[in-house]
Amino acid sequence: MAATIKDVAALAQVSVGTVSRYLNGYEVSEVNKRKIEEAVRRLDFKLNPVARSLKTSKSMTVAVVVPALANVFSMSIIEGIERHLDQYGYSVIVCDSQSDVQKEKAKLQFVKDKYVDGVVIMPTGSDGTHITEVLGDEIPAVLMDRLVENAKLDAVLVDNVNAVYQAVERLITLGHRRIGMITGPKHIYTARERQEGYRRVFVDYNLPMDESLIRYGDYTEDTGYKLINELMRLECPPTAVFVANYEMTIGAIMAVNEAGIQIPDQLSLIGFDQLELSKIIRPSLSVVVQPMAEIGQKAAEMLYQRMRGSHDNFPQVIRLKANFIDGQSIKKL
Amino acid sequence: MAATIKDVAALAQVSVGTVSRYLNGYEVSEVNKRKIEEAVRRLDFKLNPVARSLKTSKSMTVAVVVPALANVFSMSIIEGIERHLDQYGYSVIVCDSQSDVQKEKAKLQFVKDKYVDGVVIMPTGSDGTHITEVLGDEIPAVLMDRLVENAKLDAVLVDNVNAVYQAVERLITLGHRRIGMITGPKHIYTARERQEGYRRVFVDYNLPMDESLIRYGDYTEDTGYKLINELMRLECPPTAVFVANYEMTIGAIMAVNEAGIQIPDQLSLIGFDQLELSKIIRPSLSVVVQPMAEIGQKAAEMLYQRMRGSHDNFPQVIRLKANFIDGQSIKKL
DNA sequence: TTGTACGCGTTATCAT
DNA sequence: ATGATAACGCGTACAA
Repeated sequence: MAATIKDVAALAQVSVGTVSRYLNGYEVSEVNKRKIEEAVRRLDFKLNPVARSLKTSKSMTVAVVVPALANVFSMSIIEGIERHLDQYGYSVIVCDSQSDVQKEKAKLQFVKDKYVDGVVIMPTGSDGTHITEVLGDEIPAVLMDRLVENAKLDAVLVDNVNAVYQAVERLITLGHRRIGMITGPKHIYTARERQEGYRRVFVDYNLPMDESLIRYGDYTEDTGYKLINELMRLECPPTAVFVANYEMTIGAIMAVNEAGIQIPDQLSLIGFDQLELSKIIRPSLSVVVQPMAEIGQKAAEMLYQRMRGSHDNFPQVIRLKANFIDGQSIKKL
Repeated sequence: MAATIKDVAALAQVSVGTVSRYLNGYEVSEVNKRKIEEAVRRLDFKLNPVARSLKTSKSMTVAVVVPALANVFSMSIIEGIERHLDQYGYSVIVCDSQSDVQKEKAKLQFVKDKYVDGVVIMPTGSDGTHITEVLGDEIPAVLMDRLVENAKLDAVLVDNVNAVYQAVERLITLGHRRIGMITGPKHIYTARERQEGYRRVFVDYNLPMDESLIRYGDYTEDTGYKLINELMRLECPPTAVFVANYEMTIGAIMAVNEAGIQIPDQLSLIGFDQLELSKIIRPSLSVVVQPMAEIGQKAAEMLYQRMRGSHDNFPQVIRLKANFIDGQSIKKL
């Protein structure tokens, strides 16, 4: 149905080789160029990307693999990636690993078999063996948000340590000492980092740290809800709590509302991600916000360079700053 | 590098035809089957989907085009689509039309040129001429959320009329008469529908409708903020307001918080979308929630049928029910 | 610069 | 049931 390069050649009365060369930006005589252009126009000819892929082993497609699609973090990043790569003619295919390493590996294999030119991945586990195992080093990959062990890869991360540091330090300077933290699983990179930020404040201020105030959730709404209740039911509950991701922040707020705990009078609270929250909740919530669109944009840019063949200072790790937004959910003691 | 079907044939000592047939599920003698399986295993052979696409003119890829990626509505739908189509071996590429009809058309052309097998689209305008113009009828498309004029297409929609009806009716039965509505642009399908639901309640209850209480925003946070302020500054402000999309609901809540308006004592409020809201806001917000994942799932299912060649009752329009979740943000007068 | 011809990895047709 | 072989549409040596 659709016109092929042969039809163009026939109509333009030149060889397919000439047409192909013209199409790929090589030098062609002025007359032939004109004839080809005319033929292309008249036939409404479009290169068949599939046939081209078969020859070149390039698909002009990249894959993005995330633990979950339906959350603002993933989608903001994906939006950033799509927008950036769009200008280069790449399309992006999305993959949901559902926080399952096996599924993640399967998805990687799947997109590799589809000949994607690159992949950006937000790994679901702390080990990255399967990533290089599947992808090899023919097809470039960049990590985002989380670093993994056993895999040398480019990455764009957020400076979680200092983001959390800033937030907790604020609490300290306001006089808080019993500061609870609800963080993620120990095997998740960002969770470890966020916890380290917390710890470092206490070290730097030479204050004792009460391990019982640190609770490990699994980044879900449920555990946020559950763990803040645990903390508040302690004989000596914390005067402030820092919650280290968005979903758990939602859960914590629900629990606080239900229990009728007054913020910030009875408890100072700092949440994570999504500035929207700080705006619609009363009192406005203090939060640590990550530069999501920028993560996507940077990851796309790095991947693009790699796909173009650059090997400059590999592996490269970019760290983006997060911002602490001061709301009215924390109080001076 | 990677093993081809030829290598398998050679190692198994059969013809490529036999291998291909075996791979595609046709009958093959028991002995050959065994030999092929053995060879496949030893060579770690994988079918090359690009070569297959070249032959079959199918890419096992679908595109989803939305006005914006980074919002809960789009991503929930996309997640539903990805999850559903994953089982059939399809991958989904995402496109952001940035609420721009021109860009939407460009994206459609782009994915068509990439030989996607189908596209699901959440149209950004009320006209759909460009959709069929670009896609023709060779490549199936299904609309979601919004219907368009001048394009006969399958669609999966939400019953906005009755969803809004339910919400406004609730306000009526609680004694409200001056009910404000903040809705979307008149040219957007869902906005018109939601407005119709509002209107219908007044008709059915034989009550007079005050047009000045209907305000048209553009589905952004900003206009939600602005318009609710306009309403509340009326000489005779409404006793209740219904906000007809998520972003505007956020804006409205911000305005209400800033102005110190007591909910529900001074104003009853009903929002739209994302149940999360109703959970973390105090008092809990009454909202109309759309079945987002289901929209994606249904759209994917319809598209899949069409891609398989079914033409049953085309164009088919599915309407999903939205739910009204009662919170504590509305009061009996 | 241009044309020819082969190959990329499959599927499908046609004999056998 | 199986084997040989011609497509699918393009890129690219190679020769001219």
